[in-house]
Amino acid sequence: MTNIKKVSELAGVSTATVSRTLKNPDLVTEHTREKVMKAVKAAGYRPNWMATSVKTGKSNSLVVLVPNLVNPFFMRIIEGIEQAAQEQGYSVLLGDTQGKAEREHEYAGMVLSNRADGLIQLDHTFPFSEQDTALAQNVPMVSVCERIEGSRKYPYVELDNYAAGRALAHHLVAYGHTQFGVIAGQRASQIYTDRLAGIRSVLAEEGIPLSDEYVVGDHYSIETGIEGVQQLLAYDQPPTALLCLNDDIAIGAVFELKKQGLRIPTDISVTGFDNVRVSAYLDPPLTTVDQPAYEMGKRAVEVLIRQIRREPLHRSREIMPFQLLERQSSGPAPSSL
Amino acid sequence: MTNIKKVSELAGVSTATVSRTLKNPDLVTEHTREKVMKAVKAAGYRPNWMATSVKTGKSNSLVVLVPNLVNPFFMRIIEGIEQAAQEQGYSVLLGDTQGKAEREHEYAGMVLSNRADGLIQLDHTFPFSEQDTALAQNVPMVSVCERIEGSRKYPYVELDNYAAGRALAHHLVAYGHTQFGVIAGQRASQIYTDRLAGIRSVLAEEGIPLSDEYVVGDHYSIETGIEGVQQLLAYDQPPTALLCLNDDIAIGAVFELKKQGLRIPTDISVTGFDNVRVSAYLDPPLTTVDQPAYEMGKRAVEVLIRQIRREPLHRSREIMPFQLLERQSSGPAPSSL
DNA sequence: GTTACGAGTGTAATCGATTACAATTTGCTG
DNA sequence: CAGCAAATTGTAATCGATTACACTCGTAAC
Repeated sequence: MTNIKKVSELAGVSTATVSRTLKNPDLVTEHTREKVMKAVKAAGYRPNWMATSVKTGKSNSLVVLVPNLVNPFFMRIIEGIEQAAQEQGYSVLLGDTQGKAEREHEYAGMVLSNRADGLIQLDHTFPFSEQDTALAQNVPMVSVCERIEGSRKYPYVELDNYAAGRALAHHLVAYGHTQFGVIAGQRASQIYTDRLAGIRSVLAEEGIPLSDEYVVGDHYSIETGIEGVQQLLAYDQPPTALLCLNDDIAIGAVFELKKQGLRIPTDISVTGFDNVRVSAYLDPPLTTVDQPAYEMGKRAVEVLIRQIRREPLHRSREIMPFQLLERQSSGPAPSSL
Repeated sequence: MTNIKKVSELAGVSTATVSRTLKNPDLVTEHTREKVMKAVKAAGYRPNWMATSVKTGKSNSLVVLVPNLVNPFFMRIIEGIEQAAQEQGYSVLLGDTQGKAEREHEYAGMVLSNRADGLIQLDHTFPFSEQDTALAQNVPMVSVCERIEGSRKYPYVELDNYAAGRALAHHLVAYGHTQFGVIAGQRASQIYTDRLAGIRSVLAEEGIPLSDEYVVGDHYSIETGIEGVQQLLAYDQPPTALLCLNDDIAIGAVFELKKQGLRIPTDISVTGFDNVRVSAYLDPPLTTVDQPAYEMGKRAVEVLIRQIRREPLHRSREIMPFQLLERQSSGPAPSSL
């Protein structure tokens, strides 16, 4: 391994000068700079990242905690995170938690052992273990899409899920629907709470009931969509408008509805959340809410790096704009005759 | 920051003993071990990862180069990589290259600066820059799905794409198809070459022609599928069997075919490659080839870690089994009357 | 002509660990 | 009980960088 000493000998200067040439070129004469750079090239020298980190106390890495890698919506966020991180000279450590607390603890611990400078959480849990809680007090951390539950408040970047829920509900109410069903994901999350609250608020205003039996499902997956439809269609009064709390669920729902012989949107309207890539190419194309996922990832990195640098935050909540995409999976309520 | 010195003082021992207690407990008495562990707990001590890395010369990290994060097939591989890495005590640095050479160089450089111990390439290019080529000679590296082109041979984990191409072609030939079309992705890759060669070999055996105009597209995306269909349907003799070189392309193709009023599989059969999650829930469900993506990721890590440890490899190619999934997007050729 | 200053470079301390080597203690053998 | 080996612990060198401080030298100011 070529180290700074070898280069300094090759260039006939001290190690300090080599270090300065590379990190602070203004401090050395043009003459020596050339000498050093030539030696660097000749030796194929790269500063040892770890050594630099020990000395400076900064790892220039971020950990990202993701509950599920295969969800394309998360991936779009991570794409934004990766891009922004790279622009700022940070690299991204991937932590696939699979929703398990144990794994979250392990990955979160990376910040405590100086392996990473900060942490982006895509899930809604406080990722540190009991015993690490005290140590984690000053750890730079942001959450995207969700809010981190627990004592201390951390900044977050999210959508106005309440308003998005309202927008979809309004859209369906305007089409004359009066029988609603909801297929949900994990109930513990803020996303669930906010989206459903938005939906309920509109229905309440319109005097449309939504009893608890019409809110089914507890996982953001295609299978949940299928099972949810099976459950809802078994009712005497099946819904004519089906709000799925993400696109994956909607994909499953559409699949199962068609399998059971219903026509979309003639017999039943279906909507999603997130606008994943395929949703525009489904049959029929899915009415959904677009989230600026990529942008949210970038924003999260900005907020995190501010924290790492101990710079003040303008605000601790970043609410991103959404967009209602009216496609062909939703339409007028069937005439009830 | 609590460091090893503080802990050693707290426990009334030397730093060496603390280090030994944590890394090699057998070397210390049970009595001192308890003393030290108590101090570690009390101080909330975690060894500084970077410092350990400097000393040992191992970063215990791997870089993964991905051309595209949003492709769910890649993500499944990365999931496997992540899982296996974590089991072996390695962490994963994510390198989204977006297919750009410049970014590949940058991420590949991480191995040269001791930021990572090895490199997994999901793309087909040799990721180091001209000037780094010499230095990269001994860098542990594996490729998954593709083979790395260039001078030195690196081990790889891949599918038998040739056989998979043959399997799909056979399947369609058995249904009596004689007019074939292919929508492809990047032409430079081994995947393209092998899959197409497999397809061609079967057609040649059957005496079925496949002229170059019937092989269109150059990108693994939904849009390519749409454009490919537009191009192929414009011919006097449009194909009745459409082989898409991955599922994304197939999704676009199915969308556009239906838009143009064709029935699948009655009028035209469509097949994909990869078996991404949604492909089973399309309308109609997609006939495709399943790849054990997760398993391939795990295998790649094994091979890479062997290289890092300078252990001998049993073989430099790992060919994984595939499975032909016959679903409803393919069927008998329309009678040509 | 002396002083002061600043630019450029080198010396050596330092970051937080690991580990070779030395020192000490313990245990066992005859 | 002497003598030697093994077990346990401490001392200090080391990994590969960065950087505070000291030094040299040339130039400007008075």
